[in-house]
Amino acid sequence: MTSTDLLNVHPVLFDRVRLSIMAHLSFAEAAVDFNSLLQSLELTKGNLSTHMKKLEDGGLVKIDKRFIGRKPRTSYRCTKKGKKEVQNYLTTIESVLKASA
Amino acid sequence: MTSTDLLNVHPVLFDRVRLSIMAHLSFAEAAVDFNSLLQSLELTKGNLSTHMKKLEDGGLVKIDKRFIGRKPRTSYRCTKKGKKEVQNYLTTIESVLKASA
DNA sequence: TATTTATGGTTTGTAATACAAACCAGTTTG
DNA sequence: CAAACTGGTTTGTATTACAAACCATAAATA
Repeated sequence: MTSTDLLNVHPVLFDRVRLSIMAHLSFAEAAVDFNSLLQSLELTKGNLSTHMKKLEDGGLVKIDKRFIGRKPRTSYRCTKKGKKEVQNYLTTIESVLKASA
Repeated sequence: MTSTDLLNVHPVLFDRVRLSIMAHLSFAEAAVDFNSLLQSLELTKGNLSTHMKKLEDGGLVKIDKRFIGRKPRTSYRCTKKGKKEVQNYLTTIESVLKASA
């Protein structure tokens, strides 16, 4: 069983909100912008902002800031590393929790 | 996809260490005692103690304190609720992370 | 038997973290 | 030109994970 396999899971994913974010981003074809995440997840702006920063710092997400017309817009894409870490999270959890007794 | 399904997962399970503990306990036939958990998981006693208290408070684990000869011994069993919550954790994660794009 | 050492944990202090509230720069509306 | 809206970031606070210190009793040693 060696539930210590869990140590290989990227620590930043061990949070409900961030896992939700990654679920959104990893399935999205295009980049997802700040405000639609905000709506989907029902967070405050400050909270979302800091979670995104953690994901960015961990290399799981890439930020893209630009102007649309005269207004700023921030959006995010899941990086390759991000997808890999999500997959790793899933398979590790499965192996740890499904191991035969 | 509704990654908000994650809100149905018992919050106490969203921690690496506690998930490891539950992985151990949910597969164990008999109760597992404090010190063997301590060894398997390589934690400090204080840390393990507080994690177990959280699991107990959440009803996922049942504590059993008794004397073996003249020495105290504390051991834990996974409750039915605990098993259910672990299963729920697993299936929820799977459905959220495997949802088709 | 007095003293140290081991056992089995709990309580306490601290650093990190999640979160909401306050804030800020610019833009549109009245 | 003032007021309100947009799109976020920074700041303060409560919670939490963790290790260290502690405590009570038991066994070993001198």
